[in-house]
Amino acid sequence: MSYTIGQVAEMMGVTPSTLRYYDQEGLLPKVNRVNGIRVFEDSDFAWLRILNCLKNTNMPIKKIKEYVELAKLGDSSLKERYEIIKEQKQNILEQIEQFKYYLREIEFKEWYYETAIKEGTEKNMMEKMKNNPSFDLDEIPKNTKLKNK
Amino acid sequence: MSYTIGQVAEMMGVTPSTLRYYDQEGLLPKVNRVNGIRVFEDSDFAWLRILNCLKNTNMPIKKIKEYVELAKLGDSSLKERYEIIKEQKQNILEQIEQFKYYLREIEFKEWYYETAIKEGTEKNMMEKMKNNPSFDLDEIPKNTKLKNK
DNA sequence: CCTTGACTTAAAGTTAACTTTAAGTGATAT
DNA sequence: ATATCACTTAAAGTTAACTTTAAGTCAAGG
Repeated sequence: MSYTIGQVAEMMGVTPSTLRYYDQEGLLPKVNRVNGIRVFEDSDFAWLRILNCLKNTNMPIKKIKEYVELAKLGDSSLKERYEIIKEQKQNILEQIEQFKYYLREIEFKEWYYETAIKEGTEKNMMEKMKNNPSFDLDEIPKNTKLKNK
Repeated sequence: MSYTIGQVAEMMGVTPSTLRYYDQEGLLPKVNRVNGIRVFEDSDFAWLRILNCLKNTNMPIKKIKEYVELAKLGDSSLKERYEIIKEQKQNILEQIEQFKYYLREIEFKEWYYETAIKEGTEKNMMEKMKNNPSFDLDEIPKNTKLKNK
């Protein structure tokens, strides 16, 4: 089965322009053409899946390109590609942990507003907050946004 | 206790320029000045914490600003602020779920490389993959990057 | 035959979130 | 007293990741 750029874009939830941009940046190395028109095959979907995964977990386009270039080298780059994947796995794990932390923080704020709304005012919240077990004065967690070099 | 912009920047893991930029964008509404110099007080830290939380969970600066403007209105905006917090909580939950999904995907790729490296080649991986229980041909999950309007 | 719609390119434009620069102020250390 | 920091502003510059535009090709339907 083969697909047009529009169909693939639809499947991935992006626009055809975005896919053309990825192609231009070298992220779609083995997509065929017929009369100049891109024709996506089922065999391209394994790569589209992993591309989607790397992109949606905040790997920059440039780093994804590095990965693509390594893949083009074949077996000799297996180890390097493995390292990139392990690094990205680590990034994902850290991002999940961060988000779980911020979830607790926002749930505290949710409680804050629920309580204030019941009262009709947030004037007395300073007092109330001391009785909430989530109220503590940790440091501000540092911004640890991943840079992927 | 009071702090300079440099100290606060250090605590938050950003540069002083970034904090000045936030101030310019109206994200630091009640920071005092002495001789034109910003003086952060302990009382500012509650807001710095929530700012940090919203920012690091991908709420755009503009949306954070909206939230700040609502907060300035006092009790009359409690409900609207509550809605923003609930919405952001939802975003965080969705982002965690997405990341968990991509974690499974990348762990599959990790297994792929471990196996290929043992073999010294990825030539036979198509065959091997069929025996891995994680190998399935779901749709490509759509990009559901949150826009926060 | 001609219109419609989906595809093509190269190049310019957009947006968010900073970051840098240039010029200046003011307290502290030598 | 002078050099060195850390602070200040306004404005210009940067970067990533698209997005839009303009001009064109091509196959299918009425």
